[in-house]
Amino acid sequence: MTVVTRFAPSPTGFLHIGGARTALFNWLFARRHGGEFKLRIEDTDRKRSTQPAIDAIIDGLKWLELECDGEPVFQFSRMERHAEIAHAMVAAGHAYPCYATTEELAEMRAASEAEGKRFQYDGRWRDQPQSAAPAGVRPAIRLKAPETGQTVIDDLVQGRVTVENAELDDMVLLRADGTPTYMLAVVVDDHDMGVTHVIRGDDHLNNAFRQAQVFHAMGWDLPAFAHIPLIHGADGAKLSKRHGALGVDAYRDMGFLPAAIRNYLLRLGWSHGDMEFFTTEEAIRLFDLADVNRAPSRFDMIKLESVNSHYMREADAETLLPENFALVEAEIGRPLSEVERQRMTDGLPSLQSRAKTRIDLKTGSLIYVDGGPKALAPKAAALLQTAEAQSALEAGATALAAIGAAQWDAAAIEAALRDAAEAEGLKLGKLAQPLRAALTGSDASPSLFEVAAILGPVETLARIRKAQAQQAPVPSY
RNA sequence: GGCCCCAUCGUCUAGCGGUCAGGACGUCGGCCUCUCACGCCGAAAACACGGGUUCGAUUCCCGUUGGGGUCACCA
Repeated sequence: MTVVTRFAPSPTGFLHIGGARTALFNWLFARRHGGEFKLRIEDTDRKRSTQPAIDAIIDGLKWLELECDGEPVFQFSRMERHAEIAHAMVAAGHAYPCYATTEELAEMRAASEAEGKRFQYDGRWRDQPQSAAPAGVRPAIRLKAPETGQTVIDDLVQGRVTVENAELDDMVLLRADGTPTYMLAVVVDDHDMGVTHVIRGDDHLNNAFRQAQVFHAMGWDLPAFAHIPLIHGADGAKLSKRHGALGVDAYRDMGFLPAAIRNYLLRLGWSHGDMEFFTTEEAIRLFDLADVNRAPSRFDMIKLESVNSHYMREADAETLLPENFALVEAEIGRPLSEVERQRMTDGLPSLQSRAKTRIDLKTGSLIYVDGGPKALAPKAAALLQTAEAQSALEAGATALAAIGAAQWDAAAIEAALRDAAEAEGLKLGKLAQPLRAALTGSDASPSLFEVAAILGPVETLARIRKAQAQQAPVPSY
């Protein structure tokens, strides 16, 4: 039997981080077993389902590189099939029409609340003959659930979970308007799609019992269930927007890499010994539901950043550069010249090891734009404001100007600057920091020698002269 | 509140009866060093509590406490 998993979000919002992890686990499990990973859009709630949400889910999965097998199934389009099953269940005596009015239901709810118990339908139409049906009222169809005994789920993550059938009431399968409820639709779709493993958030664990009853009533094979713990916010409460339960598009915009997000999500609630980093191949080979933790875990943005910076360092130029050019161009509001692109390409290794995110990389790349960063960072401005700094700039400029254009490289620049520092009786840092401020507009950057080498003699000298012109020395006392 | 689930450093976790309770992120020192990162070295930091079972419990059982989930003609 081939493994079939599915990711079944309702399109009422973006693809958030928890959903992304659920999708990842489903995808990994399917790939691990050479099976299929399907997407089902649960859009039966017409009021809340939107096309933008559907797009966000599909785009999000695509960005995360979790490709689905086959076309997505839209649950709403299968409404007739769901209704057909509901009626078959009535015919088989596993379900029955219920004519209880909204008012009666409200009374039942009030009554159970008064007793301090949860709401349970009292089954008043369960054994009524057809003749008792009031004229002109369309009934809802309810499951004739077992009243005694227990329903058991052997969950792949949670273990054996048992609930007394007396705890479960006769739930609605088909609404009075003929539309299916989620409980019915899920079961019918999972069965029809051949889903073998239902891997989802454990907020659905309670639903699994009710769904199992429908499977049993229909005589269908029960899929295996794996209810994975939810992701919580830093404060331990259910993850909300406030905590970073943003759409995956937001993480993309913050400059995170899909591989990093996948790796972070994989290690949230799952582990394989002490391993922290997994290639996609390793993740597929090693993923096992038995290693999924049963406790909820907290979302930690700092750790995500750390994982991302690891992937930033590992990434090759091909995955980093094109998008980086686009980000820089958006920042400066014009296309990059070939020279500028070449500088950023040459400077990439040093830049990427300093970047936690693509945004950091973009910001760092600005030193290679003609003229350098627009504004001088406060600390850099301070570095330039002393008379010593001005003489250091002058000494540096003189030393650099003496290097022939043909000999202009990092090694020659380093040698010239070290010599100049020695001649001036300065520690290299005293000479380098003002120069760094002049060249990069910052007190922190990749190697000064490398930056100057990449910038070339003309741009390098121009930036130093500009810094000299702009910074009137402040007298020191 | 009923039902269900969960419980190791601040966080993510390893552990599957006998360990100096390991790793990662973060934090704090230090090294490297033209700055910042990287890298390296080191430090502080956890078995929620109470009963059992056992020669021996972080590990098995029960309870307490705490946390979470769920209780619709929403999904």
